[in-house]
Amino acid sequence: MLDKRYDFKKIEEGKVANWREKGYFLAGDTSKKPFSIIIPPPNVTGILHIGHATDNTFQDIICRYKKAKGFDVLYLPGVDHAGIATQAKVDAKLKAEGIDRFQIGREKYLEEAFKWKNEKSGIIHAQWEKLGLMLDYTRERFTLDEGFQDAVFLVFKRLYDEGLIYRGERIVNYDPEMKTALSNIEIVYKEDKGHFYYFKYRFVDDKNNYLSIATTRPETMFGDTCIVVNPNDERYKDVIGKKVINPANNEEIPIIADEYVDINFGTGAMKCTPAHDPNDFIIGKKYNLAHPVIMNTDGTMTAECGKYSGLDRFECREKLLKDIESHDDLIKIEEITHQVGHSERSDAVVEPILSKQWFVKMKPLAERVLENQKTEHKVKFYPERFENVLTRWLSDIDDWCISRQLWWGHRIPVWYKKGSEELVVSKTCPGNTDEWYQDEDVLDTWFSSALWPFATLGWPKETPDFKRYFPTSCLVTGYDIIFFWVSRMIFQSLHFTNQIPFNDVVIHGLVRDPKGKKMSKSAGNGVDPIAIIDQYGCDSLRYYLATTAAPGLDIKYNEEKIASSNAYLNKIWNSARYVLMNIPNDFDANTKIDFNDLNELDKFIFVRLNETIAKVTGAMDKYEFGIACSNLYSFVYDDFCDFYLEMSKVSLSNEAYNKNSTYYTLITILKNILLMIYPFAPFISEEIYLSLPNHKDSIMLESYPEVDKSVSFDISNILFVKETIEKIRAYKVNNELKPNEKIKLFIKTSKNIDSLIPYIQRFTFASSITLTSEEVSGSSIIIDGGILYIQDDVSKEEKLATLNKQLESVLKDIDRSEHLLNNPNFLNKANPDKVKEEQEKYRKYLEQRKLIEEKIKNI
RNA sequence: GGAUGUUUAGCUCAGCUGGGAGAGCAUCGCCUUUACACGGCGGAGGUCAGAGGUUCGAGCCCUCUAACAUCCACCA
Repeated sequence: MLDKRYDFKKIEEGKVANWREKGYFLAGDTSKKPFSIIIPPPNVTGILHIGHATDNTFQDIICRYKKAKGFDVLYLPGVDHAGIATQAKVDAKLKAEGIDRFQIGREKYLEEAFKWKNEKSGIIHAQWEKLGLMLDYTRERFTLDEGFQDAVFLVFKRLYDEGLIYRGERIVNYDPEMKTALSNIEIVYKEDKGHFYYFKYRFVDDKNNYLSIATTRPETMFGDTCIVVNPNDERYKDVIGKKVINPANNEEIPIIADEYVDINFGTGAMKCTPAHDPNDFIIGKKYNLAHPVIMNTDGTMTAECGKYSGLDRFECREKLLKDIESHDDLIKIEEITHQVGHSERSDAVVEPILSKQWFVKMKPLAERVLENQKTEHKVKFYPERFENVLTRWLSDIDDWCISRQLWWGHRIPVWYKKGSEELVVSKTCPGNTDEWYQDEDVLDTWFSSALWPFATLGWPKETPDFKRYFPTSCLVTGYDIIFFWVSRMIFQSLHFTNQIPFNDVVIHGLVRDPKGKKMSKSAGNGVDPIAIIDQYGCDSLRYYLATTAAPGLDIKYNEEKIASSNAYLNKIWNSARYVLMNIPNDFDANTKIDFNDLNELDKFIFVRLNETIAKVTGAMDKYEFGIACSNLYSFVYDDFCDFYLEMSKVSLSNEAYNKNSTYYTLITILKNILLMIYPFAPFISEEIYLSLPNHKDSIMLESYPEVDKSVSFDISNILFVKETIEKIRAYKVNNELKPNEKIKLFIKTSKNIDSLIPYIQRFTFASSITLTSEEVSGSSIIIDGGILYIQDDVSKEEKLATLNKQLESVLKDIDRSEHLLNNPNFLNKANPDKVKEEQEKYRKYLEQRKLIEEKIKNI
């Protein structure tokens, strides 16, 4: 027998381990249709946060649902080495121990990084288990494992051979703290306070006159190669071709004209620094200008900068400003706020620097995706609008910088011959190790993540798993990584497997703090999913996440709702207790009663169950978990607990009813509720399920409820009883009667409800109930299908007030109805069923009005 | 500058193809009743942001406006 209290701690303990050990999480039953979800691999940077919990909960709900629906479900786990993010953490850890990575060298450093990875993935495993995920651990993967090395190499090689990977000298954004290049999307623009510095660039032939040039980054002046003005700018027509003196280094630079310059911005004259600004670089190329690199990748100044060389960029700026000011070449300083690029990982201000990097040529790959999205084989997004986020980004995409000056990751498989331009793409040294050396850089971590859905299944080998589970069925992720990850998986998959990587993409929002702010470590407003589980239970957290997350919309974290999820589960727990307490030990659990032989009330709840199964299944198939849950919720609460269970107390205590019918119904309905709540709350479902008579070893071996088409029954008599009880209860409250006050009840109806009288009796506390075809004295309430007459001790005035209230309500209905029915357009154009329905209602309202008015007269 | 989303009860939010406004929490009244006080019964509380339009009918579709949020692109 179940405990009186729903104790989630006791229930959740050990269940996952048990399921896993019994092999319920294993995929591979080839007698069934395959269904696969590959987990988005969490970074091995630390512990899982509430966002992961959301992701994983959704996936697990889908997997458990599909498994119950008869699929061979593969839910494949894995973790991501997360190049720069992890390296930042490991660097910081070593730094705290007083170690610099360059001291210990690459090999030793990687040992440290792997140690870190093993530790973190251990924690992640424990968290997955706490979240109740049905992961098939026998197939776990890691983005740096051997198979991935093969996949990454093959992809690099093929793209290189096809000319889609190239090495080029371009302006890339550098993270001076991590000392590595970044791709465009790894830059986060933030509004920062800064300054606009105006300098005098004096004319060589007339040192008393000058051009006023503004910049936000004075330190880049060492890289100036010219001044650019717009050829149509009247102010500068005469100075084009002249030379000015760069106040930073006294070099003479020419003034040239190009339409790129905006006449209305700043002074209309712009300094051009080709090696340190993407737009300047383009101009530099156009006019074949020099492109001196004046800053190192660590943010210090190069030898180009004379006495400033070696200084940090910001130190250099301060010193340079003072020096220029002392020459009287500083005009003014304006305070401005502008968008400044920061590194997503280190938060350092990024620096555009010209350098040689490896790139993926994006146009052809992106084009293929865009074309494919126009076909019926496209990747389907839920909600659909996120497809536009993808396609807009792909339609206007720059080449992807894939080389990173890091150690943690896939080393670029390129070997250079010393003293020559020759290079070879190879896993191992192509010749004498004295002559060849490997590229020092590693690949962007997303380069390997992009292969995740197929490389995890064994690609490039044609493994049985790859053949069976690819393309995967569904990807669940947040909208924040559509660019980083989703898009890249799609183009790599189309290019290398000629298939989309997943059929459906389910996009959910981000979990925000109660004020709507993004959760982050620095703000300290994050919530730890494990702490929530410890307080409210995993089932409560899962149910909360599933019901709160409307597709694609952000979730504001709301602890109250987790508590109410817990209360709901407690309700189910107690309804189960009631069922189990009332089923006698000798009841044969194999009893199967034909629908037509059931008590009326039992038929009613089966009809409701059937409707609920249809609604819930429909919503589940569209990943609409909130809708599925709210339908189930109203069935559990309104139909089952509040109504059916209460009524069943009569069925079980009154000889007039078939008790076996009720036993059978109680058990069956409960079981169906468990099966539907199970994907959301697997622990409590399992616990209760195992208390049911005739259960299997686990609820995981059960099938999902199906709609039973043979169930057909007119429930109007039951609804009449329901309304009768509700109306009497309300009557008592409104007339200051105690709930259990005895009344004499007369019911005038043409319905045959003889067999349902005991139910009415018990819940209205009527001392007598009489079915009548005549009018009776006393207070009266008109309901759908009849009139209730109540004889009690309530005064005339109070009765009159009650009646007037009823009359008011009916008059309102009549008004609305007449308005509709007097409208010829409604009659002509509306759905005929609707019209008929309305006419029927109107007739009923008129009848009710007549009756109430008569009552009032009689009083 | 471009795009998207949000605006519904005091608070947090649902509302699927247009057909009498819903939940949780909070609140008010009654109730210890053998599943549950993590409860039951009943009530109060809404110009569905605003303005137009389409429609017999709009929270839902269209247009505009406002506020908030997010993403993309950003000029020295």
